[in-house]
Amino acid sequence: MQVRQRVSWLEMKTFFHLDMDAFFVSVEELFDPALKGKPVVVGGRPNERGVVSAASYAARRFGVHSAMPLRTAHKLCPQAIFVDGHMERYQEYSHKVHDVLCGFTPLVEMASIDEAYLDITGTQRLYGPPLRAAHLLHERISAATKLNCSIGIAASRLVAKICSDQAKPNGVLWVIPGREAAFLAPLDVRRIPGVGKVSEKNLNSLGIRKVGDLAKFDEAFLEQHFGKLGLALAGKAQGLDAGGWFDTEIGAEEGPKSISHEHTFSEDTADLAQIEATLAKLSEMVGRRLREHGLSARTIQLKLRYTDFSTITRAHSVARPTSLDTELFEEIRALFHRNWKKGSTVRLLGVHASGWSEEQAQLDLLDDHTHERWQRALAAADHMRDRFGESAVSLAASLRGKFRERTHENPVGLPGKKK
DNA sequence: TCTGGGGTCCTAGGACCC
DNA sequence: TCTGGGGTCCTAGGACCC
Repeated sequence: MQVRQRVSWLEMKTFFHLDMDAFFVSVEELFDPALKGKPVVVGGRPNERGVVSAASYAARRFGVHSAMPLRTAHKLCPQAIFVDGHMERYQEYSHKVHDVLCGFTPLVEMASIDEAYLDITGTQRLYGPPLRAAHLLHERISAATKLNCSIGIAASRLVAKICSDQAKPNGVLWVIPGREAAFLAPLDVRRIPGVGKVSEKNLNSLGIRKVGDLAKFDEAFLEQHFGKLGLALAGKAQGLDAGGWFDTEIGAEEGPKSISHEHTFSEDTADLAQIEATLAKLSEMVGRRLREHGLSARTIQLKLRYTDFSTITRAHSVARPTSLDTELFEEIRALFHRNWKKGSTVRLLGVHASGWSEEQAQLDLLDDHTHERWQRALAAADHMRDRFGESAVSLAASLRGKFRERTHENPVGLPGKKK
């Protein structure tokens, strides 16, 4: 085996992590330039149940940040402008970003709606050194979207990711190969992807606060205390992708492993009609997405959250995988009635499907005339919804009508037709 | 301050099988 | 008659990410 003493960046793996700055807020500013520079909160009305999806930098100065309850954000910053999210807009701009990236290099992986990894190894002849390449890419993104982004550059995906975070807002940062550990050492362990509130606390209790502290402990010790997470942390403290999610090839895209929808009521309820209408609607939404992906699920899971926030999940695996609204609903309904503490007020309901069958719905459906007819009916319904919107067709319509008359409210709070 | 919604991955116990 | 061991599936819960 040959060991190279000196490896220049020309021969090293080079990754970009590109992250859009305050993405949702910035897109909203494009649609309403009057929002620019002001404290803006995306996620809903200040008195609604819900959390902040994104906050402008002006709002962040008041302590507002994403995942914070909207009511809290309102208290911290009463003058903030609260706007509803528009996922279609963000999706549209995410596609624009993706297009620019794909025109830049073929090895692109969107990690979420507003961030991506690029493998730019070997592009120096085309774009020059990494910093130049990054600035070129930054210009292209800016030209195509009028949005700001930040780019981290490193020899590992992990360090590139941490790097883009440090570069924000609207910056580019390169960690020179070999300097990873030195770059990471002064950062809080919380900056490591995969270390959240709980792990941070556990690490702190051992006196580990900075990545540099972490780097002093050996693998065996960390594994003993933190299991697989500890093993991963040992590598991450050195800036290595080795093992785990970061260790995958860029661009190896796979389908979803699960599909779910859930709904938090604007007011907790024990009304069976409302509960069942909601479960029906959620089942339909899940079924629809299963069919869009051509998938059938073996495992159906109910999520149930009570007023006191206690939450249970109850799953059942069926003999015959399904993507049919009616079958999903019947499973969910049964799970609900088997597990609901009768009379208890419910805060949230969720429907979750997973465990795809290899041999798709087709084989299962062919030997069953009823299923085939259902599938045709659902395909027609999906088509109607495409043309006329979600409210056009609904198996839950009869359940829902009753509730709607009484409360003038959409039972699942979907972005329905505004008056 | 009163806590969304859509995901992924990990842990852990029990059933079941060889 | 004092109790193996590994593999896999199912289920429940929880940490974490955006």
